[in-house]
Amino acid sequence: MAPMQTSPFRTSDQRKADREEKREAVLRAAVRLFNERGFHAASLEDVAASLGISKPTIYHYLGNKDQVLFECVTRGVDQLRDAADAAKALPGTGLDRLRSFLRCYSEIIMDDFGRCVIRTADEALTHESSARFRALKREIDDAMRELLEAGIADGSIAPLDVRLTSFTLAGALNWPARWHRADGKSRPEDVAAKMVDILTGGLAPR
Amino acid sequence: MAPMQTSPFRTSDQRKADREEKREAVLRAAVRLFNERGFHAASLEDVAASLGISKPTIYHYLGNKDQVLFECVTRGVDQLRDAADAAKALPGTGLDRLRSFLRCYSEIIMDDFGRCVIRTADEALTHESSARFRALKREIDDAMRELLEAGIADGSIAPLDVRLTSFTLAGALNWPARWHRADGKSRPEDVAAKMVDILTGGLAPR
DNA sequence: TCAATAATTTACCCGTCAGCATATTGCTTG
DNA sequence: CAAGCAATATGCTGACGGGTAAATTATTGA
Repeated sequence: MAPMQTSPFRTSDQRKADREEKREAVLRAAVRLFNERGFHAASLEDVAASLGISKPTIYHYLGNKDQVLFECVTRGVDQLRDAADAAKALPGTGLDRLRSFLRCYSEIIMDDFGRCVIRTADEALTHESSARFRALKREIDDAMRELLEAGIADGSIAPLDVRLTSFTLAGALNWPARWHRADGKSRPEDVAAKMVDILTGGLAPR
Repeated sequence: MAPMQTSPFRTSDQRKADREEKREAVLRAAVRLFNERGFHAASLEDVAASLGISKPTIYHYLGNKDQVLFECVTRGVDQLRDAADAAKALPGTGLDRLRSFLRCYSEIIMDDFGRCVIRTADEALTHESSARFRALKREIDDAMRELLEAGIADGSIAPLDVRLTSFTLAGALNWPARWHRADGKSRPEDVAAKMVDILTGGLAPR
């Protein structure tokens, strides 16, 4: 049962929650610094300093630098996968579902963990992590291709080269990871919506 | 006057040409390794080893690592600027000129120096070089916007948000710097042509 | 109250790499 | 042929960052 009043003595699951919260804070601080300065330029000491703790504490919660980065990109890819699953379950034409996915995709890429997925070069990770990372990204690409193929099948999308179209769309939507600033004036939803309109509609006047 | 037969003794401008050739070889080796392993992972010693020379020779021809990288990206940006100038001088509608530029742009990005422009994060360079690099990239973006505006003015392109459209197109065409392999089966010209068709035409069936 | 365990720090080791100071070779020119 | 300069190599160093062991402090549970 819950204590009547807040006590300075934590129960065992409060302690577990505390630990999780700290772990989360470390991860958040890490991904912010990785994105801001680049993985190599951001030392674990910098990350620790940004939280007012010391380097070994990071090792305590997350392990070595490779594991920290891998967890960051995994978070990002998970968000993208969720978006793909949600889009697949939507009603409407294949094009409708694809557009919905692309908008979510783009917004995730402008967020901390999504940005990290794009800004992280494979070479930054160890051989094993890099292979797992590529596999995860491959899943997202497969989902994008599935959505494209569904649209082509129901006639809402032209019969394009699926592989290349997928790369083209992803490339365009990934780019904000490099130029978009969270503190800027353009809101992620607006950017996402406009980009998707440009990509699906083309440049020609109607 | 030119020597009657090839002699082991070089004239002074032969020597100058030799030097230029070596400088060029070093730069080429550097950009290849930077692209393959990433700037940080590629040490100057690796670059030297790939040519069978020693590290100080690189300093002799190109200066410190920052200068080497800056020269690589400058080469790439120069190619892009030339392509923009050439496209502007072409006949046809604004859309025609833009499409021509986009195809060239894309092919350059699949080449050594162009790839390096995209794969090089600003943080890799010193403060000064980074600022100059951003200025150079800004020129290319301006050229892209000019071409877009010309197309909008003559009615061959819909009245879109120029800034965002420019980013969208560039993002899509930059992405092959990350996935395209020079030794693969898809030829850069084909990839470029198809991507430009997708981008200008959109996804809808006609 | 005391032992056990978790959280966190301090201090250190080790490898790597950019950059340089110094040799050495060999071509070129007066 | 001598003097000098260009090209290249060897070897050093100083900084920095990842990673860890051991010491310290807080927290729980018996």
